[in-house]
Amino acid sequence: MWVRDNNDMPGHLARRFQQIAVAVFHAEAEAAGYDLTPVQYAALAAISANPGIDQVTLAGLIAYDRTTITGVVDRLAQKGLIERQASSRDRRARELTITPEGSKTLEGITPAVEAAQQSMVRGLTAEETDDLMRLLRKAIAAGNELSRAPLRGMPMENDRKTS
Amino acid sequence: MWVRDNNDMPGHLARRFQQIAVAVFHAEAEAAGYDLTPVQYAALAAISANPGIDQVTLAGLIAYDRTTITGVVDRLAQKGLIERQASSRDRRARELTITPEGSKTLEGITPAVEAAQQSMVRGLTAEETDDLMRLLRKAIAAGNELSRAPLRGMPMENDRKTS
DNA sequence: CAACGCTTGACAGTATACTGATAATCAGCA
DNA sequence: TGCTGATTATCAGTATACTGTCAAGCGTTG
Repeated sequence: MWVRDNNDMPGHLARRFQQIAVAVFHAEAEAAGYDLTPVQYAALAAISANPGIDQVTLAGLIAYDRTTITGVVDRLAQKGLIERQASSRDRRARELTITPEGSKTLEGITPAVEAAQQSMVRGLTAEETDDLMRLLRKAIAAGNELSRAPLRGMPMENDRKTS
Repeated sequence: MWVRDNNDMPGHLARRFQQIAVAVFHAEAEAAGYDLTPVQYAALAAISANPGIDQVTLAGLIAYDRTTITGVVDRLAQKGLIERQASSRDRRARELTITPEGSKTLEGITPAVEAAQQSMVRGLTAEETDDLMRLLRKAIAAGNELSRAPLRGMPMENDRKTS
C-alpha cells in the first residue's frame, strides 16, 4: 500500500518544526535565567500590551483555547507576574493586569525570546525565513477558523460601548 | 518597550500551523469514521512498514520522545491495532507488529490522511506548498538535534550484526 | 567472571491542547 | 419585569510532549 513519506506531509513537518521551536525557546529562556514557557510568554506580553483584558479576549489574541488559557493564567498569577481581579462591569469576567515583577520579567526575557526566534530558523537565510513566515501566515489565515482556538483581533472600543 | 509582533515570530506561526494541522486531521479522520490521532497514525504506519521494530527505534523514525511513545503504543495496543511482545534477542525490548485490524484501519484511513494534508495548505498553491515544505525541511534539518526527540533513521542491518 | 557503562522501557510530575459539560452572569425581548 | 439565549470562567477527562528518575538487561573490558 502506498503512503506519503513523512517528509512530504505538511502535518509531520508542522509538528516537527514546532517541536524544535519550543525546545529552542526553553533553552534560550533557561540560559537567560527565566522559567517561562513560550505559551506563558505570549500571554504575558499580550496582557502587558492590553491591561485589564479578560481571558476570552486574551485567548483570541494569541489563539489559545479558552480552557487552556485558564491554566496558563493560573501559573502566571502563581508566579506573581500578573494579577486577576473581578471586573466591576461584568462579574463573570476577570480583568488581567501585569505586575511590576511581570514587567521586569517580560523586559528581561525579551532578548532570549528574540534569540530563540532566530535560532529556530538557523538553517535558513534571511530571505528564506521571510518566505517561510509569509507562507505560514498565508496557510494559517486560510485555516484560521478550522481550529477551536482561532485568532481574534481586539474588539473595537466603540463596539463595546455601543453594541 | 519594543516587542516583535506575533505574526513575525516563527515560533508563534509554528504553533499556530501545527494547531490547525491537528484540527484538520481530527476532522478528516472523524468524518471517515476513525478514532486515530495524527500521532497514533504516524506510529501505526511506521510499525506497519517496519514489523518487529522496538520502541526506541520507532520513536527515532517519527521523532517522538521515548517517554511519549510509551503512551502512544499503549493506546494502539489497547485498540487492538498493534501487538507488543518481548523480543527473544533482547529481553529489554518489545517487538511491535501491526495486527490485521491495524492494517485494515491503516488502509481505510489513508484517504482521510491524504485529504487532511491537502486541507491544511488549502490557502496555498501547489507551488507554494512545495516551497513551504522545502523550507520547513531545511529548518528542521538544521535544528534536528535541538529537541529531545530528534529524527533518527533506521539503523543499518549490518550495524546490528557487526558493530 | 565481575564491574562498569550504556540501552530499553516505564513511571511520576508538569504544561499545553482539546472535547464536552456546568454555574454564574449578562443582555435582549416579550 | 421575567424569560431566554449567549457569554465568562471553570472543571473533568483524554492525549501529546517534556524533565528526571529508575529497574532490568545488555556488552565490553579489566
